[in-house]
Amino acid sequence: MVTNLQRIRRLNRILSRQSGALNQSFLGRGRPLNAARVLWSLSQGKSEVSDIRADLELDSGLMSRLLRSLEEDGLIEVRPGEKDARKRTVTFTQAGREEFAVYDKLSDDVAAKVLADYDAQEKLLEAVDLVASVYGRDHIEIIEVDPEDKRFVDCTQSFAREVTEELNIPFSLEKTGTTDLSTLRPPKGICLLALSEDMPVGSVSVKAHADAEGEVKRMWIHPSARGLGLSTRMMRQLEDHARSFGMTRLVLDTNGKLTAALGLYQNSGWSEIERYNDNPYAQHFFEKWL
Amino acid sequence: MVTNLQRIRRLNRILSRQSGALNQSFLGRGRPLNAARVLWSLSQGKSEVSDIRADLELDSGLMSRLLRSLEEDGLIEVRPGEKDARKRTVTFTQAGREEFAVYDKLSDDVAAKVLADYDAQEKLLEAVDLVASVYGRDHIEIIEVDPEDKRFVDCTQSFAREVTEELNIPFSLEKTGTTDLSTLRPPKGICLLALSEDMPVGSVSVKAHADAEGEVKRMWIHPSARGLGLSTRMMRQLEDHARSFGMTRLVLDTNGKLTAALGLYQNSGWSEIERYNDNPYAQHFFEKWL
DNA sequence: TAATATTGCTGACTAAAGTCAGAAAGGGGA
DNA sequence: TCCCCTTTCTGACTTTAGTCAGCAATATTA
Repeated sequence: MVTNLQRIRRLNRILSRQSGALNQSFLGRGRPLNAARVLWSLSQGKSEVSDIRADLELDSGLMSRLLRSLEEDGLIEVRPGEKDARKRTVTFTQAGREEFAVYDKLSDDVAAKVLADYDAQEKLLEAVDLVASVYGRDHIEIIEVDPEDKRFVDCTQSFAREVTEELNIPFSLEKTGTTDLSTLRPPKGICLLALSEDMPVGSVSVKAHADAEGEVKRMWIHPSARGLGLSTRMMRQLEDHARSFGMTRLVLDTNGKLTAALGLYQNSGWSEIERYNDNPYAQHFFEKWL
Repeated sequence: MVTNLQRIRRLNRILSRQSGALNQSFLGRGRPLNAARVLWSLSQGKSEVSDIRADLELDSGLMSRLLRSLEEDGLIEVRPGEKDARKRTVTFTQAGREEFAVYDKLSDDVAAKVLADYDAQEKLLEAVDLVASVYGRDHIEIIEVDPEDKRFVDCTQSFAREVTEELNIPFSLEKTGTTDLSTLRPPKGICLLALSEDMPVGSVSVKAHADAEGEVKRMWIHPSARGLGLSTRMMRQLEDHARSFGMTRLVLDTNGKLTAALGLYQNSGWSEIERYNDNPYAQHFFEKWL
């Protein structure tokens, strides 16, 4: 029989061959591997030399020489940092952006090849999401965003769609939603977004109520990222923010079918209270004193 | 919105970071990357130098030197091949096996870490299988095996289990099975097994009938490998074998619920015929003249 | 048996990667 | 201001990686 570990290792082997192929095509572009890696890291939004070095685990001497050769080739510019002149920052030149676009295209081609000639695309993509979320669990970052941030809005809509489809409840954002977005913004409100390699995998927000009270709205976790402890992490962070706003009490409502959510609240200091709104979707109401 | 390509590339990024971490730990063992790769390839059952070279895409000079240094370290032995003395074969020494066991342990640890603290293991493993099969589609090899080969028997049992569970038909291997295994062996029978990185992902066999006729038995494809054209490939190979046995006609039976199988047969030269056995599971009967 | 192919080894390179100590320059606190 | 810290650069290495032409041994085939 094939064991679980063998199944995992089979994937690791297959994917390392594939990323080997990608590296080869990068190399085929005539640039050494590390130079290509620096360009890649740069394209991921990194700009401080120290960041890139940490990311790629490069020696400072090696890094310095790589930057010099990329600079000589006219692909990048290195300047002293604005806040701290010791921390130098790197940016693409126009030529560098163009050169990188070629690498980017190669990566897209590799990705597209996977999907080509395969019928059950959505099933495959769901599997891809799941594997990626589980493998990347330690690198999910939680950031603050504006309630109008497109990614946050997308999460909210996914939440609404799921509630509508899976719970079979016509869920209207307008009805239960927050028309006054300012209650979701500092100094009394906040929206958090969880990102895994730039893909939104979770959201949650605090809406300011009267006095020292806030309401937790629309906790949503991407299906692939459930069971990874992400909601606990987001809630903890949310509570820290609420405390820093001077709030002493948080409330929330939820549906009885969301058993995972119910379990989370019951095990993390929330206690059930009386209904406090007429939201037809909500069946359970909780409070937590901070 | 997150596009399909972005979803795939997210996985690629996460996994290349992971395999980077694995490479680092290999390097941490104090051996250069390529030397570690050779040891790894060796552990995968490769033994001919030319095989390993093709697998790792190494220059013959580089390969030669790597082997020499591993040999000096007492990890491997290189000997002329038995059949062809030009094709040299490499084997681990005892010390080499021990050294490699450490690498192997590292890979297992990395794999085990993925499964740790995750509840929906079977769901994850199914996703892992699917992604691995699709990504590795171009590297599935089909080999001949004996009907008593454990891997082949496993496939047959998976087939029986699926028929029983999913079609809700009590499927007994004894009833419809082949008690005389010699009819599944050359010179008139054959069993084929599809392997993806050593994991069985498909099976099919020809059972010798009287005269110049054979019956195709128990075509099974691992759920993760369906839709990749594997059954077509296996059938083509099977027909080639049957022809070489001097057979002029193949028959097979199948269940009506296996629509994919029905479609395959209808589109590849098979025509439906009258029932030729009393197998309760079978609803459709086909023949193909070779 | 002679011509031709295959396989791997060797030598002689060039390029890239990785290491380390020390210098230079900026930042920040006493 | 002085002292100590952080960050990056530089020079002077060593080690790996990768390339290529030519050679030697063995197989294959006419």
